Amino acid sequence: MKLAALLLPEITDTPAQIEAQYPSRNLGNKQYVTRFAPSPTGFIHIGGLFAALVCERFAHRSGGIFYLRIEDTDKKREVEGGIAEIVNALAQFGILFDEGATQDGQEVGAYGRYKQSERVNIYQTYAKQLIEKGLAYPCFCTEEQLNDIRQKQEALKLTPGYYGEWAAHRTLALAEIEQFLNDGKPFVLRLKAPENTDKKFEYNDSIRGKVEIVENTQDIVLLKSDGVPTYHFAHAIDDHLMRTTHVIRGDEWLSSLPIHLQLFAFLGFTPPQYAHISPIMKMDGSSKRKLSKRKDPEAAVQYYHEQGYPKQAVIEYLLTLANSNYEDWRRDNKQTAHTDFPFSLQKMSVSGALFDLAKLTDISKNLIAEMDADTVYQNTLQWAEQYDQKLYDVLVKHEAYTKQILAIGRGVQKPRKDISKWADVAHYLSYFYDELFDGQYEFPTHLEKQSMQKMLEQYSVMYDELDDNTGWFDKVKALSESIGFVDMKTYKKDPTAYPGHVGDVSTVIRVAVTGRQNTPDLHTIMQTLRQQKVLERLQLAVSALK
RNA sequence: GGCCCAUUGGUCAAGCGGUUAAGACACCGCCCUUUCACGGCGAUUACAGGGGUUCGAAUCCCCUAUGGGUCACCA
Repeated sequence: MKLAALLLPEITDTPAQIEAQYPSRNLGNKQYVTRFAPSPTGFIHIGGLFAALVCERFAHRSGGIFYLRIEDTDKKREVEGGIAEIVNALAQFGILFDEGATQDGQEVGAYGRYKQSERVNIYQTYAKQLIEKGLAYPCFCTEEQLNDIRQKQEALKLTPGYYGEWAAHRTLALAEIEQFLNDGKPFVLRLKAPENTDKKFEYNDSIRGKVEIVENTQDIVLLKSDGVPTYHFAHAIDDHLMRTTHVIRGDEWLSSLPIHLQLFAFLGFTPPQYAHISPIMKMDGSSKRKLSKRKDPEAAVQYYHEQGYPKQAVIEYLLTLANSNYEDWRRDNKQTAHTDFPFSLQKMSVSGALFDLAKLTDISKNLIAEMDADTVYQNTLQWAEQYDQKLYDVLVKHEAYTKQILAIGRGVQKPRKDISKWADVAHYLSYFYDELFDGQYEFPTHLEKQSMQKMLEQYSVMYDELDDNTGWFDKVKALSESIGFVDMKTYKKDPTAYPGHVGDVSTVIRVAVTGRQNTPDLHTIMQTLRQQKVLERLQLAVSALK
């Protein structure tokens, strides 16, 4: 009693008073409360987005609450404007919070404050109670003393840490403590953990199923020397008061689960249900490792924004990682919003999945293929405004023309899938504008330059934009025949008998006009380009072949 | 190193004691096609290894190997 007053003299509230401010939520027992609890660094990792998505889906599927809590108990991690960045980034992906911190620095909801730095009084109130109960004590050990203890433990091959008989200040007499305090020595508040138990127990994790854990014996720090709580302590108090029903977080937390369960027990709280998500991995050489924010640009959510992946594509991909039956569901429910998917924690994988850019690309291509020209135009415009000024200028200048181009092969039963991200569009469109056409040609290597030249020269004389599709192709065929090239079927029967096939001729024309071997329908492209431009391009290519 | 977790094709993964071991992406081949795509069809490829338990094991148990995580006054 005296010790508690000595250590935390400013605390006058009682836990009971605080409890009264955080009543049970008015929700059914099948409506869940989850939270996303980042540090305000402003940086969102793809794993963070994944976790946020899982939490959000889980809560909202149940008709529950999803809130944002800012874990800013470490000032070193704070970045100016970080909270706004986090809120904005998630909002772009359609992940919206029901309560918590908001981007303008305000907060909504009745269970605040939602920034831990503004809750120090609350943590200390519970800390004081733990001291009174003899479950917490001050530790004045310096960093050197702590290192010293660790070294001795290592020499003896013992588990390192502050616990049991190694916890030097665990048994300090009141007078000694008073002396330290009078000397102005800083202290941390430590938990008085049980000693020497090797009690094991089973915990049923919502994702991983049964896990075996050992009771915590470490006298972990509850309050740092500046009076601010550590993650563990703040977590127990906040998730209790804010009535979180499910704590869904990365599996790097699995090993501190014993501490958290113990804290809930010591504080007399009912613990939430835990679910630990396996990390998203990346191939590094021949081994897997967790995506790293330092080494891997694709770890940052910002990367997908810069590359111009549609947000929905990223969400769809993440959902397939989360619940592997999502893909099947999506196939059967093409028009339905992803929020209608019956998301399940149990279906989440227990081993870390490799991030598969090829799969994301596929999902994204399919998504974009279904959009109409106008939508593609608008999205690209928005993206280019921020990331590709040159493209932006062109898009603005040639709006109608661009939409005409984007409409090629779009809106039909089997649309093309050329674009996987907005950053692809510049390349996709480039040959339609002189400003962007780069004059690089991918001519086939198996044909003589001279013969290609000849083809193009002959074709220049024949081409007429008034030809319809059939007329256009008849000319290509006529040209082929005149130089001994045959139709595809004939050619395939005996490839050695002919110099080439009609496809070769089309390819040469295609490359001359567009620079590339792979483009949408050539006839439509040439009509879009108009006669004069086509002839110009053919001329240009002939010169390039010389 | 201690503790915890994981391990089905190149990748994501179904599977929860009896299956010809799904499906998707990627790759390859064929077909369709006036070219490029799209699409269709098909092929290759997997239960980490070893012991048990069982009539029967990818599924349960043990050991080994490999990978991951964690051991702060960071979250």
